[in-house]
Amino acid sequence: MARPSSTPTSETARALRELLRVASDTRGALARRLGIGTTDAAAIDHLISSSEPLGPVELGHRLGIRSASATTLVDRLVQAGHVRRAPHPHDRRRLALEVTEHAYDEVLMALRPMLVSVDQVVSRLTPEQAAATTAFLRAITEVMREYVATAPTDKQVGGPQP
Amino acid sequence: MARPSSTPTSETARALRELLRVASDTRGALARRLGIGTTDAAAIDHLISSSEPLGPVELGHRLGIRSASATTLVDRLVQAGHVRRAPHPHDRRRLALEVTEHAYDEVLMALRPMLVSVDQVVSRLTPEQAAATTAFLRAITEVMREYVATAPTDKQVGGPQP
DNA sequence: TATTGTAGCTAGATTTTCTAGCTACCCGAG
DNA sequence: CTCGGGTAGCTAGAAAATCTAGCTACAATA
Repeated sequence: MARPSSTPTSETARALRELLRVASDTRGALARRLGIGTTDAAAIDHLISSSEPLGPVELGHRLGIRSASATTLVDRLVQAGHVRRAPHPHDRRRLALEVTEHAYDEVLMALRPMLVSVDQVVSRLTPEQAAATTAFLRAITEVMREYVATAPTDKQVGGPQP
Repeated sequence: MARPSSTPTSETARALRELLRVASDTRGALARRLGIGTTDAAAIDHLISSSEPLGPVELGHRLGIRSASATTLVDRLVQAGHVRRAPHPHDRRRLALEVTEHAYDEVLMALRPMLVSVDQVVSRLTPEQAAATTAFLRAITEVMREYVATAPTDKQVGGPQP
């Protein structure tokens, strides 16, 4: 994300902020490689990495878009052959969106050059360094998850008070 | 980005991929906190962290949008008071976009909760761990920078051949 | 000087998201 | 059981963002 050049606490924090800014750009890069929009790429990303099945509404919630937009988004993804609408096992209101195998392979192919390089960098770590780095990454992930979760759902920044 | 659940090379790589996926979501979270669109937030992010002055065209290039869209984007940012159009010192065709102090402070305020938490996590590292982690982050940043740079500029994924 | 390439802008079309409102469905209180 | 509140998903029409195409002004160079 943004790297405020003031408050330069430490080298590590600075390196991390730089990484986060570039990391945010990788989603757009993936989208361009797949030839789809950034929201669509983010959607597939969420669907692939989610532990629980997602429906259009919940997916839209995680993407920060409205229910109606999520329906259109899923329409797009289905028509492009990236996603299937499957019924939810317990709740007949819901859908369980599934990423097609073809789309999954496409994502993997588009990411491969980065994943290969990442593995090379990781392989150069000693076991001790790897352990410390993994713990660090997980802690930072938790921090950012919290940050994302506490962002306002709606565009109510300076909302008026009754 | 996406976390392919196959090819589980290492714990560290897995943690990193999880981080990258969440990191991509932070830009949207920042945008919602600022009450602007994701492209606008990405633009301000780039303007703040760029070492050299950017004009609309170059900014649009980094965001993966067209020159015309960049002009409209800058119009939006200027009207919202986030950005100023300043003349380029040497080239009279160009503009040097400047983030206003107010917008800069807004970004800093919106990011503060995350930055504080990040600093706390960083402060728990030993000097050796910090050094190794910093080197790791920089290497990964370079990998991702390369990935973003080599993404197709246009939407030419399966383009037909003459 | 004439030519070629680039930065920025405008007009109009296209794509994406939003607001508003609908039906079908789940679940807990009476 | 059934009634009412809440949720999931969809549709229609409006609003917003981006795109294509083409323009002028300027810079670099033959």
